[in-house]
Amino acid sequence: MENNHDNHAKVFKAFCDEKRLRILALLRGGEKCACILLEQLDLGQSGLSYHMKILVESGIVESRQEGKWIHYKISEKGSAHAAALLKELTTPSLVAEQQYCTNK
Amino acid sequence: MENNHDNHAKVFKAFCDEKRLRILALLRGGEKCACILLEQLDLGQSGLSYHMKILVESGIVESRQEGKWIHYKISEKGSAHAAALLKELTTPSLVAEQQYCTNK
DNA sequence: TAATCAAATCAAATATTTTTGATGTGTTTT
DNA sequence: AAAACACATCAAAAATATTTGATTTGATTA
Repeated sequence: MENNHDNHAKVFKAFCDEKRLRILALLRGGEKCACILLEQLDLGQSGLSYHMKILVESGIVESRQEGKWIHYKISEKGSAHAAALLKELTTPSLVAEQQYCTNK
Repeated sequence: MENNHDNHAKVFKAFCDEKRLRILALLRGGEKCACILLEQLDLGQSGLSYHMKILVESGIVESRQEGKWIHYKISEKGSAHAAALLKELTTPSLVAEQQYCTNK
């Protein structure tokens, strides 16, 4: 319950890269097939796959296979989770005991 | 108004690194002097300085100089801004025109 | 003003992430 | 079943980020 730090970092990695922000911006317009993302972005097939994996693992994006193609969209649930987590990480905790600076 | 992607990424970098999440966890307990952070964390002086700079530039942390020491705390304003930004980045936009997959 | 201390900056080493092209996997089409 | 297609995975290269120790800067103290 203390060292979720790596899991938490994983969630926000979705928003830490310019290419992924660009992908999210496209997905804000609605579900998109990988073929659309490929033609809109300056990315090759394996590069897109790399970033989509990070986005899906963060929980912010979900994917759905339809025939040969994979369709991606922003996950409401994952987004809500990230928002709640961000709030938690920036809200005063009453639990942790205060440490005072002992230097004059 | 379109390429804030790098600025946006900067905000979330605060939450993408294990050491920085650890620092934020300490700051949730209230404002802390750098000396306290140094003794609680597995970080040297310049390492702490490096991470604090990233945190301050993200807007999530604010600093205040008191005598020789710098005191850090979580910024309510910066946190609220990050929360609003996260919501924006994950909310459907009506502006962007939808692109449909033309493959059968 | 000189000495001291905290923090920033710098440069080099290390580690991690991202990119790229090749190959493998699974599904669909012929 | 073979060919074609979309995507995942891999490995090497390139780019970025982080760590570390030395030096500089700026403020305080003697």
